[in-house]
Parts: sequence; structure tokens; C-alpha cells
Amino acid sequence: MSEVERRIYTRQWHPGQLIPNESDLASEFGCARVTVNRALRTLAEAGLLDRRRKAGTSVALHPVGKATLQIPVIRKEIEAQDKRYDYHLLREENALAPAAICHRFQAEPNQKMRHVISRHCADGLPYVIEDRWINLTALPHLEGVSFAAISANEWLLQNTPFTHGDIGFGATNANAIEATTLNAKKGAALFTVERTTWDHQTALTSVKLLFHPGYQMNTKV
Amino acid sequence: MSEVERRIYTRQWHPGQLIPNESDLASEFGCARVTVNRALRTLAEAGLLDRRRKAGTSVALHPVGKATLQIPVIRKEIEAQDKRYDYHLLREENALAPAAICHRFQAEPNQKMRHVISRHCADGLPYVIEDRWINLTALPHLEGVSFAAISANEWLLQNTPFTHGDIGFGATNANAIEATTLNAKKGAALFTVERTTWDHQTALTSVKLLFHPGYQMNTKV
DNA sequence: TAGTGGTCTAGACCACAGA
DNA sequence: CTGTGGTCTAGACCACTAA
Repeated sequence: MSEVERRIYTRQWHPGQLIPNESDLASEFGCARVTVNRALRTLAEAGLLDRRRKAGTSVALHPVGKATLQIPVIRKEIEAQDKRYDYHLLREENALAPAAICHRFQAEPNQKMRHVISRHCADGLPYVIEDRWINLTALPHLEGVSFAAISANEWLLQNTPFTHGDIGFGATNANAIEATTLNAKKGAALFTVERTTWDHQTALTSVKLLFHPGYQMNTKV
Repeated sequence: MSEVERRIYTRQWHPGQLIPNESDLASEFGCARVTVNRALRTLAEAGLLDRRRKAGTSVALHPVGKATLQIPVIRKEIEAQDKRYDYHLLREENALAPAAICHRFQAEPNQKMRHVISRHCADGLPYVIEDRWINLTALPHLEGVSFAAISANEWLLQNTPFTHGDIGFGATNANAIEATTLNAKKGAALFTVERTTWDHQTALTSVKLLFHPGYQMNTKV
């Protein structure tokens, strides 16, 4: 059924062009409309088509604008490279969150939160710093939990249901502490991931990952 | 039909647990098996379920491991922020590609390629450097094309069909030239995107984007 | 309001991978 | 071999939205 895909790819149908409706395609291909629907829906999810009721289906103007990428458990990511995984808890405290964090959580200032800083290593080399704030108002049962043995990253993924998350990718120059922790030079460019996880309207946790210099995150389209 | 989702979310079904097969769920919910199939397939695509023939369907161990992110035309991205878009071609030449590029293209050394360096600005401020190599063997009609007026980024997306791409995200310290071009300090941490696009087995083009300091790429899960 | 995609049904056969 | 998901059909009704 990917004859449609071939037509898009060979530019038999051009970007922006309206293609026949589902019923016509179904009779052309001699199959049920549901089948056409499923094929076109798949292509639309892949970003190759734009579909709107009444207006019809057209070839996307900017073919492929999507990539799906993995947000793995860090331990798994390291072990997938056949490297030894080590985890070090660097700091763990209940504290009043700074204004910036409260703002990101869309919460009142001076919330009591759990602040956990840790480091993950691959074959003994620093891999990433995990700097996390956890909303104790939303997750009160976490007040006494220690992340000395298992990383907050992994514990939360396994035990805390969430509905959605925001992710931001960027770069930052390592400050003195970060440089020391990652065994890098001060000022080195670090790839960063900031992620806030939500349960409906409530922010659960926000994490900043600072990767070692040279780290690259790969994906495919 | 997202009763299933609710059960996963409330941990009524635990991560790793096998859930009933499609026929049983269909009779439980009083709907057709195809309907159950579609619902479960959607959840599996979202990463909440693992499905295998004969083995059955189970709740994913690491709920949500995927994010879809946009790879936009840079002009669109800037205009979406209500900022003025400017494009400057900095350098354009046909040259023998360095070994590293040929290797990334999985091509013989010393291929003749088109090398284009340009800068995109938002409201007059440098936004990103686009450093691109184009495989003239695969796209010979491009030999005479100039990207003085339209960016290679946009021209290629609109005119060159491709089947897939590799993407890598990382960070790098700005060298002297990059710093000048981006109006940044030397050594500043730059967020980078490297992308190679393919037509089946043939690499078409490879681009390195160097974003201005402070740039963040956002997405949701 | 009319045309489009969105979704559902009941039943069927197929392809694959565990046991 | 057998149970599971994968896919298909023919027909129906619904929901949205552009005209």
C-alpha cells in the first residue's frame, strides 16, 4: 500500500498538492477505504502528509519535520555501550527551591523540595551530572527516600506515573564545580538536557543533565 | 477507549506485566477486536506498551522513552517568533571534501562536493551558522546553483526528496571564526546539530548547525 | 450545508514466533 | 503446532470545518 509513498517521493505528487480523497484512492487501488485511511494516517504521523477534514489531504510542504528520540534510563544507555556503569550520589537535601525552579514548576515561591545531585560514570569516566528538584508537595512519600543506591532518574521513571514532560536541549560552559565533577576543563562546552515532568497540571520533578564534553545524542528520521 | 491508558497510569497494570489479549479485551469492553488493536497499537507507538506476537502485550518497563521533535526550516522557526529573518551567504565553492566528510558520506576520498557556509539572523542578531556539504555526484544538477538568495537548508528541503536522515545533537566551544560570525565570545558553548540526509544508500548532504550561545531547542513528550 | 476524514463493527485470513 | 498480533473487507455513522 505504500504506492502512495512512492508517488510522493518521486514527486508525482508535489509538496503542497492536494491528493485524491480516501474513497477515490480506495477504488483506484481496489481496497477498502479503511485501509487507505490507515495508510494515509501513518504517513501523516510521519509528517509526509497534512490532513484536514473537508479540506482534504495534501503533501506536506516541508517533508519530514519529525524525529523520535529516546529518553533512556542513563544506566541502560551506558550499559548498551558495553561499558561499566557507576553511580555516585553527590548531594541530597530537602531545601526551599530557588525562585527559578518554583517558576518552572508554576508553584508558589519557597516550596519545600528535595534536591538531588548525582553523577553517572561509564567505565569510570564521568558521563553526566544529574541535578534534580523533586516536588515534595506532589510526591510526599519521597520525603524520606534516599537515592544513594539507585539514581533518582531510574527510580522515578519506574515508580512515578506521569502524563507528559517538557524537554529542552542546549549547551553551557562548565563552571568550576561542574568541570571538576566531570573531569573536564573549566569553560568546556557541555551538552545539556532540561526536563520537567508533569502529572496533569502538577509538576513532579525537574532535572538538568550536564553531559561530559564531546557527548553526542543521536537519532534518526 | 483510553480506559487501557488509565489502567497503566494508575498502576492497575504494572510495568512489565502482561495484559489480556486483544480478544479478551474486546469482549470486556464490548467492542470489536480491531478497535482494541488500534488503541493498543497507538499506545505501543507512544512507547507505553511492548507488543510481540504469541508472547502478547505487556506494559513497557520504562514508560515513555520517546519524544518527537521538529526539524524546522530555520526561516520558519525565526518567523514563528515574530522576528525578522535575514540570511547571509558567507562562502560557496566546489571543493574536494575532506576525509571526515567523505567518511560520513561513506564515499571515496576526494569527492567533488559543494561547500556552502551561511548565517541566519533573527532581528539582526546572529542565530545560527549553517555549514553544509552537498554531494554533487548524487545531485549533479546542483553544480551551478547559487544559494545567495535562498538558504540551502530551505532549497534542499523543498526540492530534494530523501528517504531518511541521521541527526546528532551536541555542544562545542566556539573557535575564533565562529565566535566572530555569531557575535559571541571565543570559547562560548554552542549547541550543535549535525544532520546527514540519505536517498536510500546515497548520502545527499551533510550539515552542521552552530547555534548562538543560549539557544535552546524545546520539545514535549 | 456538504464533503471530508475519523472511527466503529463483525467477521475473516494471514504471518510470525513461542512452546 | 498453536496462540498471538497484523491486516484486510464492506458498510455504516459521526464530527469537524471550509465554503
